[in-house]
Amino acid sequence: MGKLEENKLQKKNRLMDTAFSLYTTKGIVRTTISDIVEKAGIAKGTFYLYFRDKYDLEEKLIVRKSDELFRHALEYSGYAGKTAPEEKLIALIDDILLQLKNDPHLMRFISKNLSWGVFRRAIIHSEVDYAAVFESIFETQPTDRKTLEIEVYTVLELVGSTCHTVILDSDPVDMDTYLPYLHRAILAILRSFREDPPVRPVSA
Amino acid sequence: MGKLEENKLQKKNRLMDTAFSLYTTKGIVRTTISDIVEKAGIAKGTFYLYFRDKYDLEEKLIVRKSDELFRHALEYSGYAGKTAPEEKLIALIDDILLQLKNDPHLMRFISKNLSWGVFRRAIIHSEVDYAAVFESIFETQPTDRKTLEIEVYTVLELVGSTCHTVILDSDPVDMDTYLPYLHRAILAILRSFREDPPVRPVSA
Amino acid sequence: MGKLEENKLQKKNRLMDTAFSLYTTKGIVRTTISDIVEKAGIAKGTFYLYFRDKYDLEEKLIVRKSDELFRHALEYSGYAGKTAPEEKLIALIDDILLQLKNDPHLMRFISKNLSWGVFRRAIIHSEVDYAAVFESIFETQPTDRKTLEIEVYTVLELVGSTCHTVILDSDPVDMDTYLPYLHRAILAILRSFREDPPVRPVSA
Amino acid sequence: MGKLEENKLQKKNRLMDTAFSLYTTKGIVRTTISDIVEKAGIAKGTFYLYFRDKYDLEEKLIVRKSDELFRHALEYSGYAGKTAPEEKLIALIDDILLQLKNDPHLMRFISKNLSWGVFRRAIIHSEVDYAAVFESIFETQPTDRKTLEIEVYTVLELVGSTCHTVILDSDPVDMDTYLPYLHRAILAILRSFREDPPVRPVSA
DNA sequence: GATGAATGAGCATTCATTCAT
DNA sequence: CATGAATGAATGCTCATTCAT
Repeated sequence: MGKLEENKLQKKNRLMDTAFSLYTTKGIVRTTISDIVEKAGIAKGTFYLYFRDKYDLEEKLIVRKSDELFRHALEYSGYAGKTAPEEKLIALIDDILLQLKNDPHLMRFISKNLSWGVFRRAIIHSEVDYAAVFESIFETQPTDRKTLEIEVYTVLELVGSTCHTVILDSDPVDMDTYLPYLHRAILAILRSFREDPPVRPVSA
Repeated sequence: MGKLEENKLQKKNRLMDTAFSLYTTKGIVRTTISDIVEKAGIAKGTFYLYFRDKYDLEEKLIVRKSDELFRHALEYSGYAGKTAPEEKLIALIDDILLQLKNDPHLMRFISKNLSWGVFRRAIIHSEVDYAAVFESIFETQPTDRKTLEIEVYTVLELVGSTCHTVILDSDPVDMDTYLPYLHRAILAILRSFREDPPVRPVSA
Repeated sequence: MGKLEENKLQKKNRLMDTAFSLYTTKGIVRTTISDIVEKAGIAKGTFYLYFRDKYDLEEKLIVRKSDELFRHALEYSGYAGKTAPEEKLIALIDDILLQLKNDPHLMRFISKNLSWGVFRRAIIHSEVDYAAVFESIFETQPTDRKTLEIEVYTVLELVGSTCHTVILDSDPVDMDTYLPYLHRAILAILRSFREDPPVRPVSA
Repeated sequence: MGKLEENKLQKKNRLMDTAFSLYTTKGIVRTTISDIVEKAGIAKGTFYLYFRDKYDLEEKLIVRKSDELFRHALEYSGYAGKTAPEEKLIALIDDILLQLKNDPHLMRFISKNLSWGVFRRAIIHSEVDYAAVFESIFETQPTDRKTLEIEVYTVLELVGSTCHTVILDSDPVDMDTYLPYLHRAILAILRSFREDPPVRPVSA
C-alpha cells in the first residue's frame, strides 16, 4: 500500500473510531459532525470525502463492529472443539455475550442492531463464510436450509434482545444470573426445532 | 368535563395523533415540531403547553399505545377462557401480534419499544394491574415471583424482537409461516422454566 | 392595518431596501444572506420567513422597482399633454431615462432586467393597466394589437440595452450626447411600423 | 507544435468546452470548478494552471465565441457581394442571427454578452480588423468616425437585445416572424443617421 | 389559554485553493 | 507539468424556543 493510500485509510479509521466513541457516549442524535471532526483533529471537509453523513458512518460502523464480534467468537470461543451442535452454538453465543459484557459501549452501540437485518448485512460484507459456518454446526441435523435459517433467526433475536437490558441495566437480573436461564431457553428452542415441524399455518 | 377542559384535551390529542402519523412516516429524527403543529393546524406555541419537546411527546405516545395494545389483548383475546397458563399467555401474545400485523405503522413505532423497559413503564402508568394478571395466569405454578419475572421477560423479548422483522419485512419468512415456530419456541421456553431451576451461575 | 401586520411589512421592506443597496454595490453574487440581515439588523431566520433565497428577493425587487419606474413616468412625464403618439412615447421614455440617469444604482440593477420579460411580469403584478395605456397612446393608429406589441417590444429593447452602457459608462458617448440619436432612432422605428407591413417571412 | 504543447492546449480546450456546456446548462453561478474538472476528466489542480477562477474562464469563452461568430459572418454571409452599406450590414447580422438560432446554447451564453462592451473586447483580442471592416462597409458615407461608432452601437444593441427573447422564447413572436420587422427597423435607423444630424443636446 | 412572528445559536455542507507526491 | 487528498473559511439553512399580542 502506498504512503498516500495508507494515510487515507488512517484518516477514515480515525473518523470511525472517534465517531464510535461519541455515538456510544452522547448518542448519535446528539453527536454532530462538528463534534466528530473536532475530536478527531481532522478538517470538516475531509469527513465528506469518506461519508455522506453521520448515519452513513453509523452503518459502516455497524458492519465493521458486528463482523469483529463474530470473527472473535469464531476464533476464540472454542466452538469447534464441541461435539453437539447445541454446545457449539452456545459456545459462540457465550463468547459474544462475554465480549459485550466487557465492552458496554460496544453493547450499547450494537444492541439495537444485533438483529437479523444487520447480521445479514455483516454476512454480506464479511470475508467470513457464515453460511458455511452454520451449516457445519448443524451438519449432522436432518433439517432443511430454510428451517435452519428460521432457527438461527429465532435464537439470534432472543439473545440479542435479552442481553441488551440484562447487560446494560442488570434488569430484571444481572447477566451472570440470567445466563443459565438463557442457556436453558436456547436449548429448549433448539430441541423444539428437532421435533416434528409445525404444520398448520395460522391465518390472520 | 367542561367545554374548555374538553377543548384542551382535544388539542393535546390532535397533537399526539399527528405526531404519531409523522413519526411512523418520516421517523422521529426527521420530524420537526413545526411539522407536527402545521399538520395539526395548531399554533406552535401551543405545543409547549403540553409537551417539553418531541421526545417527551414520543414517550407519552409509547405509554399510550402499548397500554392500548395490552388492554385490547386482555379484553378480546379470550385468554381467560383457557385453562393452561401456556395457552393463556399464547392467546394474549397472538392477539397482540394480530393487532400489530394489521397496523404496520403501530408495529414500526412500538417495535423498538415493545421491550422490558417500556413494558415496565406502561405497567406503572396504566390503570390495569398487570402484576395481578400475570400472577393469575401462572397462579397454579410453584415458581417464585422473581423466576416468573425472568420467564415473562424472556418470552416478551423473544416475541418483541422476532415479530418486528417478520411483520414488517416478512424476513426471513412471513408472519403466518413463522407463528407456529414461535408458538413452539414459547412453549419450549415455558417448559424449560418448569424443569429444575439452573443452579450454577456462570461467571465472566 | 394592525400593528402586527405593519411590523411585518416593515421588516420585509427593510430587507428589500438593504438587499437593493448591497446588490447594486457588491453585486448579487458577492452578496450573502448574512450580509443582508446583518446590515438590516434583522435575524437571519426572519429572512426565510419572507424570501426563499437571495434570488427570490431579487425577483421581487425587480418587479417593485420597475413598477415604480413606470408609475413615475405615467404620473410626471406629462405624456398625456402631447398630441402625437410618438411624442407621448418619447415623453415616457425620457422620463424613465432621466430617473435612471439620476439613480445609477437603480440603473445598474434594472438595466439587465429592463426587458420584455420583466416588463411583462411588472405588468402582471402592477395595479396599473399598461395595456390600456399603450392602446390609448396609439389609439388613432390603424395597427392591430399584435403589431403594436412587436413595436413596443422593439423600442423597449432598444432603449433598455442602449441606455445601460451609455448611462453607466458614458460609452461610446455620454447620455446627453446620445439622447438625440436615440430619439431619431425611435422615431424612425415608429415610422417604419406605419409603412406597409412586411409580408415575406424569412425562413431559416 | 510539440506534442507537449499540443497536450497542454488540448487540456485547456477540454476545460473550456466542458465549462461552456455546463455554463449554458446549469448557469455559471451553479457551476463549480469541481463540476468542470470532473466532467472534463482532468485533475482539479490543473484548472489553476490555465484559469484564475471560473469567471476568468468565462471571459475567455466570451471572447472566443463571439470572435468565432463574427468571423463566420465575415466569411460566409456574402456581405462583400452586396453594394449598399445597409445590405452589407444586414447580411452580416442575418448570418449571426442564423448561427444563434441554430445554437440556442450559444445564444443563451452570448446573449447577455452580445453587447458593446464585449464587442469591444472581442475586437481588441481578435486577429480580425473590425474597424477596417466597418469603415469599408460605410466607406462611401460622409459620416464621421464617431457618428459611425454610435450608429453601429445603436444597431448592435437593438439586434442583441431583441434576438435574445425572440430566439430563446419566441416571445413576443418567433424569429421568422420578427426578422422582417427587425430589418425594417435597422434600415430606418440607418436612414435616420443619414439625415441631418441632431443639434440640440438635451440636458438633464 | 392560544397565537405565530421573530429569534439566533447551531449545524450541515460546499468549494476554491493549496501543496506534497 | 499533473495530480487529487486535504483543508477550513464561508455560507445556507433549520428549528427549538420565546414572548408580545
